[in-house]
Amino acid sequence: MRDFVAITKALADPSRLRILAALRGRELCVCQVTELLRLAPSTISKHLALLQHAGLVASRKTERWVYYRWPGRDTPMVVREALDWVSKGLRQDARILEDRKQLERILKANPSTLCQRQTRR
Amino acid sequence: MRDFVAITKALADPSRLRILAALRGRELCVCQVTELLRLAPSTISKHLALLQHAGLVASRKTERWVYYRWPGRDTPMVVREALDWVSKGLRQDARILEDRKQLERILKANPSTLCQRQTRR
DNA sequence: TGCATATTTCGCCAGACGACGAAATATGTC
DNA sequence: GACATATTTCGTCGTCTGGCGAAATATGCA
Repeated sequence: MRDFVAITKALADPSRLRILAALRGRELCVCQVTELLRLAPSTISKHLALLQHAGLVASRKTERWVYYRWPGRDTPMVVREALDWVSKGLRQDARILEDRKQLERILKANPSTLCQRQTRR
Repeated sequence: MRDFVAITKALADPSRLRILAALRGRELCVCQVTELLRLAPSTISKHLALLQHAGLVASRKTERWVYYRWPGRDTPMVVREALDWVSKGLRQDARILEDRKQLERILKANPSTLCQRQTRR
């Protein structure tokens, strides 16, 4: 029960849903997610940690950046079904569609440029 | 997005998950749910109202009792998939299995007997 | 080593949430 | 109509949560 509730709690926030939707089919570093949601980096980091704790995302660290992604095939069925349900349920959502457009733009710039911009604020 | 978050928020609480699991395949009146979870009737009522607001349960009123159940076939796909995901994810959960046993006992008594017992507390 | 950058951790605040009991509402019975 | 019963609504309380900025922790580079 505890694990399952951790999952449902992780899903019960619009910012985290947007993050999960954005990570569908690709990995993003923290600064890219930050640029997308336009919240403080510390807030984004907290959301990502919570998602990871629930098993809904995985991460890898490369040089200065930490990339987050959907977990792989070895992850529990409940988690994969949760992710599928979420992405299906939000597929037509206005906000998620906007995010998708924004993402195209963000992915054209390289990560370090984005992060610099954030620090300068 | 708003509707979807209403669903995920409704799922993000162990009591409500237990209620949803208990309602799978049958309807229960408020006093039966109260007997199962052993929380104050007002608390149960609030949980049920929240679930209903999210579209995860439907209700009908008969005489003194209000019965809650899973919504019918005309309900949005997202909701039905949510319910299926939840009941599948909790199928083997220790707490839910205990609840199932308790329910058998509760269903043998008739509702009014249960409710009287609650009022006397 | 020392500085720049990316991310995380910490402490704080305002608002949301789950629990309760008391009071209000609705329905059935005498 | 008066009373009993089932449920909901309301007000309160302590705790949890999402946001922020500041400080701490990597990591890369001069």
